[in-house]
Amino acid sequence: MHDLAFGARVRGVRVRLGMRQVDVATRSGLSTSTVSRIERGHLGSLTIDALRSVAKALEIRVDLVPRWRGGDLDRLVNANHSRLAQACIERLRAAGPWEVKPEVSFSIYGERGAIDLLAWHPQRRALLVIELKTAIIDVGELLATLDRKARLADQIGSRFGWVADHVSVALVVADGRTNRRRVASHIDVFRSALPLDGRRLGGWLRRPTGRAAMLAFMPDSHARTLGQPLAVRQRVRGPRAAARRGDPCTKPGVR
DNA sequence: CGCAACAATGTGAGCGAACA
DNA sequence: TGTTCGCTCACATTGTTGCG
Repeated sequence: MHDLAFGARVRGVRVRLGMRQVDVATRSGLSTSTVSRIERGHLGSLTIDALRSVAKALEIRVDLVPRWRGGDLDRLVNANHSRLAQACIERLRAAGPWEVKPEVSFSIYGERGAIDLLAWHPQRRALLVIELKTAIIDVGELLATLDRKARLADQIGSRFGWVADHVSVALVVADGRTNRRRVASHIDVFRSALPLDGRRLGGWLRRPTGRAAMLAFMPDSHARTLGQPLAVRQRVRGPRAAARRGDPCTKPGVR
């Protein structure tokens, strides 16, 4: 929907409800200037949170639907996930005789889903459930999902003839500042569920004895050997910063 | 109520050092 | 070698203020 049309609808609802901009601002916890910007269609300088707050104050529901070149958006997101999976598989195979199955779907007792990577170490009879994340959004849901998959892993693995002595889990996160900060801000929760960190991962993969629960970042250095880095996002530097760093490639005015 | 200028604040990236 | 932490800087967002 066009920004002007969005603003016009907000204004229309507000007038219909007999409210002033200051009333909407009070109810949404924002300033009157923000309400005014929305109604005039100046959405480019506002956050989605601000739009939702104002909409909620007027009992308007806002659905956000990202679209990009038809189906290319899904392919872009999947490409990042696939690179992370490929990097993990390379690391497993470098560590030992791991057999790996990607995207293992399951439907057991009404519980449905898919394990990103299910790995099997035949000599140690170790089953490893790997959850891949290019971005950390909801920590609680993430850990609950991982726990659910670990609980069902025995039955899922038996489909391939893998009868495990023990099931381990690993959360592999794409390395990046944002992901590291998100993990750091919930470090107590993560460490209580996944005590082993990336430093212990290599050793455990070489000698997978006993149950383990790990959280590891997949470093860019490893991912670059497979193509592009796994960074969740790349900052677009403005001309001032680029000039300060002597970057000749950055064109002025491109942000 | 609309608009513009400015200030305050928050967020993320870049970088280097310290640590395991 | 991989991980963590702290600092600085750039940029985005929002509020305040004043004028029409």
